[in-house]
Amino acid sequence: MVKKAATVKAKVSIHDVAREAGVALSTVSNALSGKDNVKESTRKKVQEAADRLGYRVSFVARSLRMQRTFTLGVLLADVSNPSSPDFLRGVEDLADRESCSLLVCNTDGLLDKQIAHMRVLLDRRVDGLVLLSQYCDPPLVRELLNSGTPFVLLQRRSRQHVDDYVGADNHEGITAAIEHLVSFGHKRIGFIRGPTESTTADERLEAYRLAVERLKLDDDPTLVIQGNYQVDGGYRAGREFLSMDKRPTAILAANDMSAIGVMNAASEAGVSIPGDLSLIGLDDIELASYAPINLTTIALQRRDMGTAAATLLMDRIRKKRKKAKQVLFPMKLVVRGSTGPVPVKKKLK
Amino acid sequence: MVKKAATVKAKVSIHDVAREAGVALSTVSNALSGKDNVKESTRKKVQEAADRLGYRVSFVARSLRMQRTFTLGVLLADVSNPSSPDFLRGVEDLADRESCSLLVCNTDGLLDKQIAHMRVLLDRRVDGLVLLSQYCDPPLVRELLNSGTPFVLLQRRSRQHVDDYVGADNHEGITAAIEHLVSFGHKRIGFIRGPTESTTADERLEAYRLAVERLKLDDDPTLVIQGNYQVDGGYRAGREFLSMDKRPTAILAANDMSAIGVMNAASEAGVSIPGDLSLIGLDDIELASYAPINLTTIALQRRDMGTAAATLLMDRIRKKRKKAKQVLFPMKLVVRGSTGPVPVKKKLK
DNA sequence: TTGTATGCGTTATCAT
DNA sequence: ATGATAACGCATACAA
Repeated sequence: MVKKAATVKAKVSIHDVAREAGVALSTVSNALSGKDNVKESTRKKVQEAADRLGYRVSFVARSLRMQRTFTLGVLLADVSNPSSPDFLRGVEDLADRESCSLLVCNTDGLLDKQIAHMRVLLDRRVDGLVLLSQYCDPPLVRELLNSGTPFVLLQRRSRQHVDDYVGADNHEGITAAIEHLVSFGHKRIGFIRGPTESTTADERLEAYRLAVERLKLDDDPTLVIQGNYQVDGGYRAGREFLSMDKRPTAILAANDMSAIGVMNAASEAGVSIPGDLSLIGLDDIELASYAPINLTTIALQRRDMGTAAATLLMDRIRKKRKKAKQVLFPMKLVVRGSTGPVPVKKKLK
Repeated sequence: MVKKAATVKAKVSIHDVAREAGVALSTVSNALSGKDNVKESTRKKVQEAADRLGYRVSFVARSLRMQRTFTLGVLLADVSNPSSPDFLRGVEDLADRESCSLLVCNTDGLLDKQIAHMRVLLDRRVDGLVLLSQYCDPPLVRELLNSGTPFVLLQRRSRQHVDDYVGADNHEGITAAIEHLVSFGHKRIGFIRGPTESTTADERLEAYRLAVERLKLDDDPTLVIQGNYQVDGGYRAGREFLSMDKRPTAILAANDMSAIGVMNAASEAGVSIPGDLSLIGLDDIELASYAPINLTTIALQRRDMGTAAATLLMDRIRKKRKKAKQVLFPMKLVVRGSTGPVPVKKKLK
């Protein structure tokens, strides 16, 4: 009596398939994994037996034997941060193509958490690690990174080492943004910088400074305010800027979230954008394009960057490359409605 | 000569530690995994040897042996969707506490992709599956779900089966929102529904209908327009509503993204919110609170829901419960600036 | 309290 | 082309 294909009963292993098909264990393995050293008729026989039994290979056993898990670990500060998921998707795009799965860990930007997660990932014998905007220089982190598991830095460059790295050309982006503002007549441009531990934030600030110097803009130290890449930091910075005696006519925020914070502050203060104040963000997260926000921003190709990072990583895993490689993505200014000419009226005060 | 703690050399296994410490293999295992059947002095000796060698347990081997991977699979349509990451974080919160890691898969809402990912997850022998707004009734999916691996549905209920499930009280939320609008004098309320395959969307629509009936509001079939939980769908629906002869004075969108779409449409049409049109979303994603958006919405406790789902799942994994359990979270109306009184002027036309 | 032996489910090596 | 066998690294039942 013919039975329907079994829907995975108990625990069926390769042994059972071998018995069912009347062949040797190794033949089953070869047949199922598409090796060419098995007769077509045998392969078919094995395949049928496997289906009949509802056999599914165990990645666990395979991983142990092959010393390869087909798993990548991704460390990020917080998936809830609107820019993170796009990077993640990019990584996944490639991982999928390479039959790898992703173990995702949030560190909340905490060093301890990152280290703990790194240990787990390493204990799980991931084939590689993607560090998305995370610590990469602290000694303990470095020690873990030196354990031999390939890794790649995404949006974060080491200050002391040369690693595989994917980032964006911050200089290019910031420069384009400032030139855009200058074309509107702005000369006094505030800058909200990112967290101090971030090399990316450093680069952006540096680019701002260079542009200010080159274009002979107001070079006033109070024009740079510390933010944290978050809305609240942008909000505080925005308030501070708006309360200044000689306040800037434009603000360049180190990322879109900070810019949103400025919007909140401006709205509260009754300052209109771009009427009274021009504003530029960086990231081009989706919400920047929504009509009520309509933020001029410097776009980052996050998904592509994620894919690029995963590509570098896979090369490493396959030992296709020995020396470190850096990939820099261009940044593109996306002009929307948050930038405009310098207000004509003289400011009060 | 004392050497510094080795930073993971070659491949050191439990064997090496045993040799180094001069004890048996099993003693190392017991000592390191904190069993109570090992003398304290021995444990210390073992621990030191392990540290000296830079030994780290292999989760792969352990998983094979224990038939437990301490890994949960999460299936979601798209992490880039602003509401997804919060659920994910909630799941992770609990997973962390339970020493589990998360394998995250995006399905893009495609059945084929979901099935492919489910297979991989099962082949990887995850301890459990979290289905976040995914297909759960198609025969192939059901077959996979029946394979014995515990699972939980998040924000998605089966139409045909009784499963572990965590959702929100859509009826309560929608009702509160409509009553809020009614208190402003609205009687003609448009509704943008979610995708047809979504049971959650069904519940929301049903709740809308019940409220319309109970409160004797305009009951006009054209007042319900199909959306897709995305901005573009909301935009199209918004345009349609705004072009109607007798257009609604308020719109209730099945989620925040759809509401944003309406905002885009309204902005384009020069319709002011809430002056000419009141708008309510659902989700309370972070951006709903930003000043330029300032959306009245029905809040979902996504992170807590994620944690609750993971909790149900872990119970299942530990076989602490046999019969299916449902958890319903309350929904809370968050009144912001997108709702107001019915416009006083007679509409043109 | 410690040690020995076995098996978890594969793939790879080597015969046949 | 196929089959037997040995790892892979660990946890556990049982023996000492």
